[in-house]
Amino acid sequence: MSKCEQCIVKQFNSLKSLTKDELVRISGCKTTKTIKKGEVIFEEGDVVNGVFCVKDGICKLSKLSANGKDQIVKLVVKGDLLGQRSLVTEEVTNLSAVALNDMEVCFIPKSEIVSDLQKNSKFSFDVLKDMANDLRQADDIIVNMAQKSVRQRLAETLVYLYDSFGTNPDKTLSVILSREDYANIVGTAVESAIRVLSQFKKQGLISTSGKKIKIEDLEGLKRVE
Amino acid sequence: MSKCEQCIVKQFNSLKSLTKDELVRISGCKTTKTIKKGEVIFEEGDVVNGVFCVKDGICKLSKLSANGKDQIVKLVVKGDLLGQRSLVTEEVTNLSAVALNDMEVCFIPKSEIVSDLQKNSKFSFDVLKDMANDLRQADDIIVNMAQKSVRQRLAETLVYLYDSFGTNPDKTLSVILSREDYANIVGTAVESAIRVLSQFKKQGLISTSGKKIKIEDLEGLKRVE
DNA sequence: TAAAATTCATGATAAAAGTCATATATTGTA
DNA sequence: TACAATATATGACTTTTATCATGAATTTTA
Repeated sequence: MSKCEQCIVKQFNSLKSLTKDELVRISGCKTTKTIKKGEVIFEEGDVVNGVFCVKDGICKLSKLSANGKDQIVKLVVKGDLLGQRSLVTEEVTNLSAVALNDMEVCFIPKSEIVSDLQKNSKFSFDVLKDMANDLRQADDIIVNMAQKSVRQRLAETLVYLYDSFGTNPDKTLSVILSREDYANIVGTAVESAIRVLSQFKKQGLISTSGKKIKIEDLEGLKRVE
Repeated sequence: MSKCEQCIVKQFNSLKSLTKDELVRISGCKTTKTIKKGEVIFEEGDVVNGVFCVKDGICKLSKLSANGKDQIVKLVVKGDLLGQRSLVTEEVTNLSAVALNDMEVCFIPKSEIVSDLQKNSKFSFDVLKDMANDLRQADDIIVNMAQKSVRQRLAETLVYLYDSFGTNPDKTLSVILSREDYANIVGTAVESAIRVLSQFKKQGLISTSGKKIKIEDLEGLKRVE
């Protein structure tokens, strides 16, 4: 099994602040898992007894609303720590995590890592920074949800996906989402998401082929009102 | 000047986890401020070089959206720490804080308290918990914004204000907000907020007299669809 | 206290988004 | 491959929410 000490993925998250010794110990108790596209990592109400270090792939964090729709609140990607909140709270999780493509993750049990949070202040400060950052992003999303149109939110989502995850060789977005996923990120009905994407196509802002979406006019998308 | 060691307000926030010695030191460098209703504590883009311990009063944390409307993302109340994020990030703040009634706060400079965050793991763990909690709440707000109607959001806001801040002797909500504040919490136009409040009045769910709002049927409000 | 300014309230109308129906395309699978 | 299941697409219509206009009530300020 690969060793945390040598894993480059940790450079992207708080685990980089653990000492060599701590990493060796963590490495000894972690479990590596392969998760298939569509598979549930954890569900709302589950006790998540540890944290997942995402070595590859992308998953969505979502919450079921009263009307039965899933709202995606964050995409968790390669390099991210998934389930950080479970380390500091005793509550069950308020979110579900579902893989958007095939993933490879390492699961580190809470019992092993929580002591490091107590002892290694550099580590806990890093986790704190991470969470502060998540919080800022969440605030931004709240404002967007409240004040922007579906068109704007969807345009911004496309730009975000383009900027954050880049494109395949054929210039299509490398993250492949269903129209329902788009609707659930933007917070709208599936039909509305589809309709807006169709508009974008007609305006030459994007082109699509099945689930593949190609950004044709990035600046145009940024200017959507 | 009053001393942090003896201040009961800290029981409600992470400062309770500081040691006696740390509190004495903090007490020596803190500044107590009185802030008038409507006064700005800090604004989006400001460098907030410390944290405010709210001894009395309530303020709103809001963010200006592109269309010029303020979106309120959180109410900060007696006992809360305001500006915790500034302790862990170097960035300017993304939110504005404005007093909703007369406030008394203590300002603790970042330089003095950040070392405690490094040394006192109980304290940093507490801040971490606090932020995890804020994050969970923010996720809930995102889902509400995305999936619920203005009616529902406004009803929930009233219930939240009632549950969290209670009522005056005359049974009116003790937090007094303008219709614009309600609109900015719910994320809607002022006229829409007013209209929905009028509906609630007609339905006997609330009664109003100026800015004072009295909950007449709490269960009814909770049932609003 | 009176005038000015702001906030609250409501109607009329427009725009945005949701819902339902249905058709087509795509994907998964026996 | 053919069939079933699922996802995408679009039209017709309804509901929700925003915008603009205007007047009344309340609050602020001189």
